[in-house]
Amino acid sequence: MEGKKTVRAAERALDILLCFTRQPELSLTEIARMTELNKSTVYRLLATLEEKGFLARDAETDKYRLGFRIWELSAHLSRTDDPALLFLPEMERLRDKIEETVSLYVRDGLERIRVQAVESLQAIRRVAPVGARMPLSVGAAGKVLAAFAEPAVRAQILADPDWPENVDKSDYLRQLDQIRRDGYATSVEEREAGTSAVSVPIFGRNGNILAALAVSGPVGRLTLERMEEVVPHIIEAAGRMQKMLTN
Amino acid sequence: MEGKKTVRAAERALDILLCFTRQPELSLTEIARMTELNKSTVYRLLATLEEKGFLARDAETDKYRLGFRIWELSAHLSRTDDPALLFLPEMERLRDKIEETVSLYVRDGLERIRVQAVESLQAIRRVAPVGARMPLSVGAAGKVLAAFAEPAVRAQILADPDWPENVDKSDYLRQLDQIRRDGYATSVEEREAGTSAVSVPIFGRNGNILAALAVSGPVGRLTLERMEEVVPHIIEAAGRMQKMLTN
DNA sequence: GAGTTCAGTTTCATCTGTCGAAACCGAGTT
DNA sequence: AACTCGGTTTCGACAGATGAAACTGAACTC
Repeated sequence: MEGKKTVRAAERALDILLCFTRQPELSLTEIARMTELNKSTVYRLLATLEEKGFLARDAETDKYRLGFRIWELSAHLSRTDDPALLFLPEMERLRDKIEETVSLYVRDGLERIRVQAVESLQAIRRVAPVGARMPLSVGAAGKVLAAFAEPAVRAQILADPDWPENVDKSDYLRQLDQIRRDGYATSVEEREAGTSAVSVPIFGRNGNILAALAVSGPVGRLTLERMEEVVPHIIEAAGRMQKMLTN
Repeated sequence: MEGKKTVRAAERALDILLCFTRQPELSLTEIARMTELNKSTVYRLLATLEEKGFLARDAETDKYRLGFRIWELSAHLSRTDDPALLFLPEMERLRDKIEETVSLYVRDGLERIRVQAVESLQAIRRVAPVGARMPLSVGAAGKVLAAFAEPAVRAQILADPDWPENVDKSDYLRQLDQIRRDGYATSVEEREAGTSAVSVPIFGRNGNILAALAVSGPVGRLTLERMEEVVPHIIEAAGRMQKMLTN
């Protein structure tokens, strides 16, 4: 059931670009290893990608990073294609059902960033500024993003020199295993006192994780029992979002 | 002389992607025309790009749009590569020098979107929510984005059925000509009563416009004379930003 | 309903542009 | 000096990309 008529050279170039969803900086040889392509093949494709501005070389490390063309293109994702906006209605629906704040996170290197949020309408609510950066080491969404990341990334996360001392790594790994089995994560006053959260992954068409959807609120309201009730709803919402992406 | 060793097929695939910075939706034949490639070549490259998720077909029109992979990649632009963040320090510097609100816009189809902003610290100031969408027909930044857009886009802008009646097209075109000559645009109570603005373009390495940088404030403070003073500073800031992009 | 047009798709023979092995270079290390 | 390990270049062989042309199928005209 193979793919259609497709151009190998172009395919390989795109594969190289996709490597950068796993690590923000890569050298020629690293890419060659990851893609299992010959060094000279990668060399020429990198030259092409760089010339067109899709990749750029870091002045210091001489490694490659994503270039401004990616930004240029992403700025032209039409409104309905930008997941942060595309998902908005679905997130609002979930917020209205659960009556707690709903956020969407993506991993960026060894951190996560909140790319979209709709806040609960209740007087006491979790506020969630878009654009905020947080660690992967704590919080339901952080754990989801780590749990479903590629093994190489997971290794990197644990090797991070900034790993917080008060989080036990082996316990963390056990949690990630559990999260992979359950398909969702919870946190109670982990990252921030007084708030708890539930989170589930959103996958791309190749099974790689794209984002984490999270519901968060005050521990008083969002109790363990309440979270249990929330799980099916958030999973359902995530499923619908996933479908929107892949058409 | 010319570029290094580069892979033609990959180059062409990337060229096809770049077509979508000009129009959000394109059919096979349109792309073939724009890139001056053979239909069957484009056909195969499109199949490749679609298979990898870089393009997606619109269910209704059957035309191609940018796919979720672009979003995925853009989410992984490292902090220092995302111009909206990369430019922040420079925008703050400008804000501190001029003491008025500084915004960054990109064109999205026939609209513009504010992708970044730092507000003036004065009590009376222009507020500038990030993410807001505005027309290209009025406002300094709108005119800059239109003035330096590709001719095809400009034609589209003028052909827009939603073009506001109270803006005279031939006058608008004359203004755009002037803006191209001057290298900057101004507006006084155009889009919004009580506010005036100055704006300059930021170009990518191939000379195509990427964004518009704008300074805006209350007409009382940001008078015509004051705007004249501002011009060299905003041009200087834009120049520095441009350099950051292309390394 | 025969004829026309146009977008998208497939075929196929041609030949060129891509590929990988291997050599090369230059900077660090031992 | 010998070795290692990135990155770069060379070069001959051949897979694979290419474009002309043919085909399909829908939409439109007369």
